[in-house]
Amino acid sequence: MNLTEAKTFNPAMAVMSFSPPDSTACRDRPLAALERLAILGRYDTGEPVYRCNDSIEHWYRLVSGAARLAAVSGDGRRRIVDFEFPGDFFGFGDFCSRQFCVEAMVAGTLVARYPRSSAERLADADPQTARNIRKAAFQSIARMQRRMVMLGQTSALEKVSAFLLEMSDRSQHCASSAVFLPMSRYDIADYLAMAVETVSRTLTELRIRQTIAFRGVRHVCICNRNALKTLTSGLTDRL
Amino acid sequence: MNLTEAKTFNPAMAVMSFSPPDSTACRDRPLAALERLAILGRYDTGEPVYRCNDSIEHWYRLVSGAARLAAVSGDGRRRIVDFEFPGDFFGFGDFCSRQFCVEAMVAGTLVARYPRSSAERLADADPQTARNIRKAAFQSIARMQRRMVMLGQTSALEKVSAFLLEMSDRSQHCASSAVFLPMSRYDIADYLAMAVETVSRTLTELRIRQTIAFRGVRHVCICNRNALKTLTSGLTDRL
DNA sequence: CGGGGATTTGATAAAGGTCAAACTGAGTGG
DNA sequence: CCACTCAGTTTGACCTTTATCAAATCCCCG
Repeated sequence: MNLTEAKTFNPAMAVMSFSPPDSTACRDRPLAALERLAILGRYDTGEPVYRCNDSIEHWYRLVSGAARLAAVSGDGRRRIVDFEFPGDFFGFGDFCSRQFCVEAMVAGTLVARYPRSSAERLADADPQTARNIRKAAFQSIARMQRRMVMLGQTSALEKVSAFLLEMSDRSQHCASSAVFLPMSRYDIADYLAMAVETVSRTLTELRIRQTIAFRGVRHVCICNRNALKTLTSGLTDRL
Repeated sequence: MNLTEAKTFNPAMAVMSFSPPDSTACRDRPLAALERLAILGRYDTGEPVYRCNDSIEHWYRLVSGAARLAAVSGDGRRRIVDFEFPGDFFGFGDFCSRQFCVEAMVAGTLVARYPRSSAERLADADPQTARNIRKAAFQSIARMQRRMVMLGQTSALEKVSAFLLEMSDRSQHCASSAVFLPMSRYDIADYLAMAVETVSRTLTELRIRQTIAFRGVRHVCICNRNALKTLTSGLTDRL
């Protein structure tokens, strides 16, 4: 984080996406107590939000931009465990120290972080805060379960189709069929556990079928959403 | 659940494994308030604890035995999203209705269930309960993150090795190298996103290498744990 | 002692990983 | 302003791995 931090926190910006569209209960509380603890940080592309083996100081919520949660093995291979988009809380999964690292994928990514001990104390005192944290954790679980189903897909077409649908759902541009992919093809490959070349080939295949179209390498337009859904074998229909 | 339910709840049995060995803070509280809400159920092999599309009535904790969390697609394929072992909480990931089903894998599996609304109210009133639920949710996240790394493994040997190590870690027989696999080869295949035949072949390969040995189809003995760890490429070393 | 699902083994073919090379596009310096 | 650079992306050829189909074997349970 090489830029100045906004110690004077702007509540409006951070609360903006506190209740994701997929959440069932949409509370109208203007400013959750938890947000008073938030410290906003700004990150450049590739810059780490936290590193592997770091101590557990904070919980996080991505405000704007995008980030990847990844593990790196001794032999250089990388596993991307999750992508974080606006509204996503992360950093819940570790107990002793960070098992993974989190890196921004787009310039100027904004991340709110909540000092863990203060947040825990606040949760003890304020049931609403405790409920918010629970909800954030449950949403994180739901996200990973959907992802598990996606990774379970066996063929490349199925995986990439499921991935595109996921990105479309989690994208901000809900109304449009245009989806911005903030990550590289390598990131997608490590996310789906496939070779980069296969990712590229599969995207080309979908383009030839006119299921998708490109307006730039990272701007994909979903022309035939039903075709994508069919390719995912109905497993993710109701997810 | 075709057997009688223990409405008169036995605290000792349920608290038994409340704090898994991997949890950092091992609280000595003899009976968490949450446990007073628990209703114990007993399930036969294959019997559902809950079904897909069920409403969200409870949270659950597996007390003894084992269960699988699975999704079934229209074309009959099945994805196993998680295995549940003693001490594991589950049922956190859904908001509107159950997206997956949970089925017991061994006869006489015991599951404690906590009425969700009562548990939420209790959490609001008792910070310690709220903390326990948070911890359970965070452990669930940690479990899935480890699994994500495992699913990310590309080769069959890597996946099966990682699986065996996971089962060993989560098994009750911590002292011994003997691991009981409560699930069928089909379950393993659906868990690792591979064909049954490949699972079987890979286990045979590991047996021939004398990395593992069998005392019955579902009783595996890990002869050379380091060999298994090496096969997982160090990705799961510190997980 | 069968019966039938679970497991293992075998043969084959398709899918995807790997290596290699060409292409693209954004940023850099002449 | 344009050539240059280099990482990211795409395409091609080849070959390993694993899914698939088929059949034999095991073993749990009545």
